[in-house]
Amino acid sequence: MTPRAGYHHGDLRNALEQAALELVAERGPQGFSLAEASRRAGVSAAAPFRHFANREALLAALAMRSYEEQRVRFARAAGGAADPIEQLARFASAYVGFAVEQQALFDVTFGAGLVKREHPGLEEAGQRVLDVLRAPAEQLRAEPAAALELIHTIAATAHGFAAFLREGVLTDRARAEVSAAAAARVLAHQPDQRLPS
Amino acid sequence: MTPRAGYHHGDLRNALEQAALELVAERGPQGFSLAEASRRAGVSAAAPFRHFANREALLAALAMRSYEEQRVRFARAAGGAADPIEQLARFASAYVGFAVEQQALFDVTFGAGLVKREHPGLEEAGQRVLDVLRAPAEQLRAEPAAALELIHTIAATAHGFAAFLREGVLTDRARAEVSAAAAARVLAHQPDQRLPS
DNA sequence: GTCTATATGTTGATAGAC
DNA sequence: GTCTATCAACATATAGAC
Repeated sequence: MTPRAGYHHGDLRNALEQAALELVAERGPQGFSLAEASRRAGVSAAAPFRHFANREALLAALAMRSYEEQRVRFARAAGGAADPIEQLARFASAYVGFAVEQQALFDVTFGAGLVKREHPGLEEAGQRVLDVLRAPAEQLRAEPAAALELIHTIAATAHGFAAFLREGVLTDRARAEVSAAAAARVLAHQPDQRLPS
Repeated sequence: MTPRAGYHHGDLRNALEQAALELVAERGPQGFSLAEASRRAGVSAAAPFRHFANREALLAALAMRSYEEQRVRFARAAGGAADPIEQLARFASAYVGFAVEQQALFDVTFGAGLVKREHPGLEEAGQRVLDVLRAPAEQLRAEPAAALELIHTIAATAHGFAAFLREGVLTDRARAEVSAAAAARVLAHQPDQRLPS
């Protein structure tokens, strides 16, 4: 230990991301500050600027981590089922689970006020998460537009349940997971759903 | 006009809320500061503290406005239909419309990192918004638990579409409204939906 | 009762030394 | 790569003018 003054060991970038994540977990995305993260990593307040352009860039790096973690989780969850409807249901349940188990990552992604358009990689990474649903959706909907709408609808429902849990509108995680999965099944089952024009 | 130095006219509280709302509209919920809001209202940086305990309290006041506006809008939207399924569909569509037309109010409510538990009136006001769905939901589901689940599921879906629009995952407002309404119809129609245990 | 003047501590950020 | 300054802007708080 002995956090003596002086240079940081090796991977300050990583140490800063870790400290930032812990801060968000403790105080929420607004409670995070570069200064406090620096303090925890044992460096001066100016050190982070050699690794991140600004405060937002650090948050964006965490958001990238978040999307990657989501992609892996959701792919694993959906992969556990053969039936496409069940794959979508497991995605929805896993989405809610992610928001609860990885609060800090979820908050960074959706509650930190990040402007995704200004971080090119982020928008792309976000879309890649939804690609997990492409295969099952296209098995259930012949028309590409209908498949895309199904993806968006199920993701929106899962996101809503996750956000409501996070906001305190809902409090029972297990029930929210079950409801999200049930909604996904209902939405996926409906055949011949069409978009007006 | 002539924003001379000196006392503020009548309703500084209201003027501050208005300035804050414009700030949020221009820069997002993170870009709002008490100091800047004071500047726009033509008073010193300390003046707000006579009307609001702190920065969060001003945001909470805006969130209260938001919930009230939502309640009125959604009640009017649902009131336009007789069929309970159609009432729920119009709620979902109106929810998305609110997020687009009143971005600042929506952002304050869900993107400002407000801890609702610390503002007693807020949680209650938020629940009251969902009460608009109580009557139609209970027409469609005999069991109270099932009616409540239907309310939460449709609200979650609408919220997800709204959030996705706001985040840039989706870009077409009209399409999102149609999709949210369509999802509501599908979710509401399904009879005999049950909660496990 | 409403606001100003003023003060403190923290933050995001930059420039230049080592 | 990290440091030591240093800066302006901010949230918060108190005392007192009107």
